[in-house]
Amino acid sequence: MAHGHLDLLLLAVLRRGGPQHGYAVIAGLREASDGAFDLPEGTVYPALHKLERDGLVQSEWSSEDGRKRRVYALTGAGRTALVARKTEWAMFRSGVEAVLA
Amino acid sequence: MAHGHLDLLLLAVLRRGGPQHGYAVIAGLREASDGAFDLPEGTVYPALHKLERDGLVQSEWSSEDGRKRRVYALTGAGRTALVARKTEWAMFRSGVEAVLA
DNA sequence: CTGCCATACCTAGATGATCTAGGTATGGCT
DNA sequence: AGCCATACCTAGATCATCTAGGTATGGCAG
Repeated sequence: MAHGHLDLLLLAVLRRGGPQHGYAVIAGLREASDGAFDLPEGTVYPALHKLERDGLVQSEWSSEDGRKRRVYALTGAGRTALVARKTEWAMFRSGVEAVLA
Repeated sequence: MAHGHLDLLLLAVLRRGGPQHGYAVIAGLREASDGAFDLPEGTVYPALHKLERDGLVQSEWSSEDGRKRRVYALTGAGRTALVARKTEWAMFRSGVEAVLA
């Protein structure tokens, strides 16, 4: 579904919406993309974990409302990576468009 | 490198350039994309075989110039599939753009 | 006050696409 | 005669993503 651009999408959603928990990331992605990206939790949670291992996001358990949630936030490296992924996306996109033209 | 859109790209190159052999498909893709997609043979040949299994392309051995080449051509189903993949690409692309905006 | 649904998190293993890393054969040029 | 570019191929590795489960809890309907 996200075809190799999942990291880009997750980082972008965190940028748009600020720090938020995984379930909200899923909902945010679905809404921002007008339903185009309705990803299963089994896709998103492991991807967030990997972003954290790579230092692009940071997480913290929060208990506001009494509900336990893990809130993710972009790190500096994450912001930098987002810019890089956007550039890669632009090149990918224009490559495809050129072939289709 | 082609991130799940390889079929689209191969079908599009065959559409652009007409029937051609695998090595030419690789070169055509590289040139049409301005170097963005320089795919290894080990990626493209199996992908062409799969397109043929799926009935989207048809191949024939040709021996013009004395050189043995397998020439691939789009089938009717291939043309139809190309239209569908283009639509999927457009949705994918606008989904990503919407999230990035 | 109880049962159920939405929320919220998680992981193991399957799947599938693509790449790596080999291999073969031949035509044309030096 | 030897070498390089062309031209084809496949087995197995790798990696991203999905499937298919699992747990726990807050809030609402009945």
